[in-house]
Amino acid sequence: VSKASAILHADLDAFYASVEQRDEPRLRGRPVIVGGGVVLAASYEAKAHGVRTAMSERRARELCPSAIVVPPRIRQYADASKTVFEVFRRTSPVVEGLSIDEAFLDVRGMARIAGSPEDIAVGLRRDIREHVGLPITVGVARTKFLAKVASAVAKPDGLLVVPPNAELAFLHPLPIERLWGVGPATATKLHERGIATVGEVAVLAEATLISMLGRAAGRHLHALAHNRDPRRVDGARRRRSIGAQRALGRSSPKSPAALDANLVALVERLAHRLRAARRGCRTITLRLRFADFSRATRSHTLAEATAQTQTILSTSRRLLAAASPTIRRRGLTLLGLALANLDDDRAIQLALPFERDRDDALDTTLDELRDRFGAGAITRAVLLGRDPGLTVPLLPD
DNA sequence: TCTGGGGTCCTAGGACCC
DNA sequence: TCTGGGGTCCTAGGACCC
Repeated sequence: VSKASAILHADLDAFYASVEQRDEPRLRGRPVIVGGGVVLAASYEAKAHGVRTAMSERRARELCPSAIVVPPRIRQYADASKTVFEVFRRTSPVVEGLSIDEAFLDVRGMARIAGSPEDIAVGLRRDIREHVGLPITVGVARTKFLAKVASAVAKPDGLLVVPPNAELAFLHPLPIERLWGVGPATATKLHERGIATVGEVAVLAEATLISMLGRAAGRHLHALAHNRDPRRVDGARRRRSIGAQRALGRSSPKSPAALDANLVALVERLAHRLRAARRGCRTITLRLRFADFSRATRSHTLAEATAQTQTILSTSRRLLAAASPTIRRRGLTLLGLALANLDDDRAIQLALPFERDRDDALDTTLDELRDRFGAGAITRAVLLGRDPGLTVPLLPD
């Protein structure tokens, strides 16, 4: 195991806003807000006026009257992200994407072919600038956690290397809000006890943190404050759920027919994505948000994975019907759907009688599998022969 | 701060099994 | 008969991240 700081956290700066500034020269150097209703992204010129992501557009305009507000162009952002990840994969064989605009890169053992981690980070920033035309910040450290904190500190358009002998000196003066995993709720609990910096967390016993924050969060925070983070960069992570949602506005109550139309649209979109990803789901979760901003979920788990629109739709309709009294009482403002328990590549064997001279025996068997599990749920199929060694891939990929 | 859309992980209680 | 210990899975809610 290398002792060098050899994990990179690469994070595009104000991603959506930077794409807009790249594509439209008149936006460069000016405060840009990407949004419609709420701020999806703000350029650093806008952030300087206090504009933040998720803020209402009205509030953002108050803070920064000179801002130029542009509607989002999701397709362009997805294309830019794809190109960025291609550069990541040319830079290192082990890339773990965290979101559309950030990833960890493991660059251990690459010194002879690519130079030091710092050299690699400098080259990566240059490549992204040249090939994609976007600014990116890179944090370099021995652990994922420190690399992530380093990039946050170095933003925007920066590079920060945390050498192994300077880790605690870097970490302990930081405010707890800088820790990955400390949000408003945890920060409040810590502040109530007069704890403001990572160094002050580090003097607490693990048991104390567990009693304050719960088992997992307490352990996690204790480990991070002492700079223990054994997590490897995982280049083979797969998505665990997919979801979609729609805000409905908060005015009048919605008719059952209108809600059902929304539900159908969500189901169709998700089932399509599921099949495109060649996966199936077992758990269907209906997400609801009400006028007072409280939330609720209703879920159902099927016995077998499916990617069929009809199955997902009828399950979703039952969940929505079961929630209708709550909806009437509290006023629905958001309807969402999440599909989880995405098939963890479980193998299913189906044995059918084989008729010697029928050419379509295999097709019939595959059709039977598709009928039972949904075409999209089948990612791979092999023909198993009775003789050892007779295993023939039927659906490559 | 009156609030979009897409995700991850953890907790706790209950059903159920051996 | 009213009772142990260990485990998995499901459901609902919550915190957090970008």
